[in-house]
Amino acid sequence: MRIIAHLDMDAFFASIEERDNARFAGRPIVVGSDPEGGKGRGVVSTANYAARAYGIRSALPISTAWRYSEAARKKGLPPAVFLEVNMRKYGEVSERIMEIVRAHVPPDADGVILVEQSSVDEASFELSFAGSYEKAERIAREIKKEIKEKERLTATIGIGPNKLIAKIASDRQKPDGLTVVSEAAAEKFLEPLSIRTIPGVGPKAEERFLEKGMRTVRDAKRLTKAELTTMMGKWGAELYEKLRGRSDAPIVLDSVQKSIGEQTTFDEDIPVNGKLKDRKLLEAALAALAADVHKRLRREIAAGAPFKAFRSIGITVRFSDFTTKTRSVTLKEPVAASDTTAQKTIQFQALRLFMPFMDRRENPLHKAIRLLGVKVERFK
DNA sequence: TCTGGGGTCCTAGGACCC
DNA sequence: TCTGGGGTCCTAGGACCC
Repeated sequence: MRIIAHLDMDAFFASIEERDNARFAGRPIVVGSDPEGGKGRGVVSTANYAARAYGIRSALPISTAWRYSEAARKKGLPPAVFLEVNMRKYGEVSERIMEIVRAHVPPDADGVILVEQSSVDEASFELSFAGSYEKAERIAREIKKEIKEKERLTATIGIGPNKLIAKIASDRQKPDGLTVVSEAAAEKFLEPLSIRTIPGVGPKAEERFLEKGMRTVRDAKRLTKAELTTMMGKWGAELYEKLRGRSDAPIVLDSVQKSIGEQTTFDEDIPVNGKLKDRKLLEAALAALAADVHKRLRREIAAGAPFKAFRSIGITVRFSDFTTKTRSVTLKEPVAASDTTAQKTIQFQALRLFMPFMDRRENPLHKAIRLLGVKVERFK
């Protein structure tokens, strides 16, 4: 019998900040980009539950979050505390939590501990060795307890016959929850849920189901495998199985990174008007991104990444109207990150790819630029 | 409401080769 | 004079996830 668990930390970034700043205890906390008094351009990364009561949630524009907080303040409620993302700290906490999980999962026949970290605050892992859902549930409770004791943070765990059900189950009762869905119960468990709860079904796919008058998994199950394939492409056949609670996706250990990139959104869009000052600003931003990407690449390699060179360089350009263009080039020969000229190569190619956007060729309307990005890929 | 930053995967068309 | 088929590589765009 296969038993899989999925762990999801509750309001992870916000909970860590709340834990580390006693003076914020009980306050609404919003971790994200700088709200700049309501003029900031970023989004909310994580809001704690007190902030969610104000309607503030992940991915909400930070300016909107600021307004919600102000509205609450005017009603005599405590305003939200806005904090910047401290990824280094969250990464360290994440590593300790993953170690707690790993300590509860014995190695398989090949000596491998089957824990798949899917993001900084989530992991799927094997509990088949437990032999029963009751035993699996006890192990999950121990993991939650240990995280609470050692890190003073709460986690929600879902248990099911595969990664799909475990993940969806972990989303049902939050925070500090534990949901078990047996293989026998899986199909009925999914039926009343929105089609959007299936990982991989996003806003666009949801829209296409809604056009057919289908909102729930139960509705979507009326489609044949062939109809789903016509609708979704290659993925349709897999979705057909998922709608029925079936998935044989294995637990995979950390996969090799395929690209490293950095992007930056300007505080104000940079005009493209031929003025030297703005041109210099854009070129400097690109050069800084190239340098940062190179630095990160070298750091990854130093930390043991299984590659040492890249072959492809790409840029992203987002205009004031949010339209986004990408350009990339693949070189004949890989460039070793340790080459003295590697950083210059990234910078030179990024600039070369960007040039046409500064004039009529790629930017006939001279739209102002909101964001620039640089990345390297095709590692060797 | 006005939209970050870090990624992965898939698709489609064109070039090129046999 | 009316133009195959398949495979691989590259580029651009888009959907999706946290």
